[in-house]
Amino acid sequence: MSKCEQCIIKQFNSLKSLTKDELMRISSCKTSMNIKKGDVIFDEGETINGVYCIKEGICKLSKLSANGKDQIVKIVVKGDLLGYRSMVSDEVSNLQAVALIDMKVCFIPKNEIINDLQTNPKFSFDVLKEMAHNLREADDIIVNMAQKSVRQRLAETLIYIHDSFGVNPDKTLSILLSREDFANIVGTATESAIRVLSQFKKDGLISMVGKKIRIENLEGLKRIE
Amino acid sequence: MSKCEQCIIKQFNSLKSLTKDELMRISSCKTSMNIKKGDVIFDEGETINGVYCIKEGICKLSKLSANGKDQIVKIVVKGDLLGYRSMVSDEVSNLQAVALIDMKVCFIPKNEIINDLQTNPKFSFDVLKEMAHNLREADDIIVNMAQKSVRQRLAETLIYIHDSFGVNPDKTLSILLSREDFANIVGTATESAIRVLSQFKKDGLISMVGKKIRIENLEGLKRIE
DNA sequence: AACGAAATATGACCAAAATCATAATTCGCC
DNA sequence: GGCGAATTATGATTTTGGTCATATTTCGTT
Repeated sequence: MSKCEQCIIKQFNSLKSLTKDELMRISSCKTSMNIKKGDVIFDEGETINGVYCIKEGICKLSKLSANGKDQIVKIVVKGDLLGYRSMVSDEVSNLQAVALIDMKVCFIPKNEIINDLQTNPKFSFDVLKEMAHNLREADDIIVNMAQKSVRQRLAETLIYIHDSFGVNPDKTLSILLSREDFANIVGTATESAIRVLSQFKKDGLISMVGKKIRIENLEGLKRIE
Repeated sequence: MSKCEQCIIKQFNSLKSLTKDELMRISSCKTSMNIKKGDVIFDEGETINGVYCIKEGICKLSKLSANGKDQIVKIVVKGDLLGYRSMVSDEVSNLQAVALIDMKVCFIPKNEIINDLQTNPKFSFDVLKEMAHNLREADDIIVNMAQKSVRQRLAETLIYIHDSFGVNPDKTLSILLSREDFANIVGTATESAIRVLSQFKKDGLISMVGKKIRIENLEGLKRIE
């Protein structure tokens, strides 16, 4: 079992603001777990009794809508904290988390960390900052959903993934998503997402390397109206 | 100038978690202001150097989209705190706030309150809870925008206003919005909002008392597919 | 290698909503 | 009370995107 106080992953999230003592205590009660691609980490309606620190891998946060479709509201990657809202709220989760690739995560029980949240102002301020940032992102998504076309939303999704999560050595997007995932991010039918991506390919904006997508013309994607 | 420590409005927001001493200090540096209907409280891109506590009135938070339309992301009412994200983030505002009716607000400078956020864990935990709640709401809005029809979103908006902000003695919705505001909440063209509301009226789901809307058949609105 | 299931692709058609145009109504203001 | 501007209303038309049907391809499993 690795030690939190020596783990470099925490540099990417609010846990960096914990003291060495706090980290050692957390380290002693955390659970490391491996999660397979496709596994449900937690489900809508479930009580989440702690926070997941993502050491490796990527997962999607989605919400089932009345018509039976999943809407992906966020992609969470290595370094991020998952389920941190459960620390503050006693409500059950409104989201489902599913691994997009194999993951390694550490689970920190709520009981252990909630105390730190209430006694370490630096830590709680950091969490506050993180939430404020997420709220701002959510505002942007709402506006995009409401006012932009499927083409635009899909182009922006590609750009977002490119800019936020980077590319592989062959320049393909580091995050591999199915057409259905793309559809569930932009909030459209799977067929529509397929059609738009095909068009982007025809237009030379993107290319496919196996199942992976490579952006060929970033500026062109940005100009999509 | 009224005193924060005696003000009952704070019961409705996180300020209730401040100590009497903290409240007295804040009271001495706050500014009371009257805001007229239609006034811009703050604009997108502005630095907000504090928090507004709403004593009276209602305002909308919106974001301008690329196509020139405003998207309303939240309605903020008496008792709420406005601009509290500025306490945690040094970024400029991503939203515009415009009064929907005349308002009375107290402005608390960021400098004065940020210290309390970092030293009073009860207060910061309260703010965290508030943000977590707002994030959950934002998730719901994203899913609605992505997956529901204009008819459904408009019906749900009416229900939301009814349930969250209440009704006048004559049973009309306490919040009076223009057709354009409705359009900007559900993310549609003004004409579409007008059409759908007209249809709701024809179907006996709502009625108009002057410019005010009265819900005649709440269950019917809930059944809109 | 062969099979079946899942993912991707494409066409045809339809429904929802945007856009454009034009009235009708309301409201502030002189 | 009347004028002009803003708001609300409604019709005609077009565009976007959803749905349904059906291939085609990919991939894991035996």
